[in-house]
Amino acid sequence: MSDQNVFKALSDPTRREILKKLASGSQSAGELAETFHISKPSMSHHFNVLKAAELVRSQREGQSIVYTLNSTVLEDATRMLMDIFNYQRESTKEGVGDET
Amino acid sequence: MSDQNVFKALSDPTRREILKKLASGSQSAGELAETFHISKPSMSHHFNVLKAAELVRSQREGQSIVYTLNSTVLEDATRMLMDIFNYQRESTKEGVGDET
DNA sequence: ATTTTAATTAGATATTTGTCTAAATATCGA
DNA sequence: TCGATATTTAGACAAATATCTAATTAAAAT
Repeated sequence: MSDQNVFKALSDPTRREILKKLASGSQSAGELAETFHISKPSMSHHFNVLKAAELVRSQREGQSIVYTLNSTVLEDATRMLMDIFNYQRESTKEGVGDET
Repeated sequence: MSDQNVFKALSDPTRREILKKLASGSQSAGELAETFHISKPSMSHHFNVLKAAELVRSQREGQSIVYTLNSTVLEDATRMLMDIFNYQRESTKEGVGDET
């Protein structure tokens, strides 16, 4: 949703790991849970945070629920961080806008 | 210090704003505090978090303490986020390295 | 229909976080 | 040295967060 949600979501190491796993292919909640040493409800909580931030999407596939990375939102967040230190380079120009 | 500290530090909107301000030039604690509607001790707390993450450095100048952006750490964090979604593009190759 | 498998929701709890006011520290200038 | 200015530390507190166990929902298989 908001930028704030995205950065909060990215601030947890478990969630960053989840995103990394999803970057190499979609996985079910159970598959993801297997590689972490925390309970499934806790994983579920992390999935909710990631969904709220729209960093992942979910779809049911039979008994499983499959999570997919939404790279766009992750790229946007990355760009926002880049924008912070780009201020310096851009400081010689007039505006700091984004008119391409 | 750790990556974790950096991402936690970046998860707060006030701290991201502080970094933005510092990107266009170093500023004293007081100057920074003026533009935010929170108390100076609260600002001080944010400075501590940013320092712990090594996102900023501080040096005393007379009565003031001047904060400076450490762009390197910010760039590293940005790269780490990029690495997450780069897994996909790089997945056809052997490694996920950064040999330009 | 019952049982099994997969995942979530509910509810509790300890920790962390962001904020505040009050007090302390440090520098400067008269 | 005294007073003013700049910032931090101390201590408190409410809200948010990460985790857990137990219970619930949903689909599949028998």
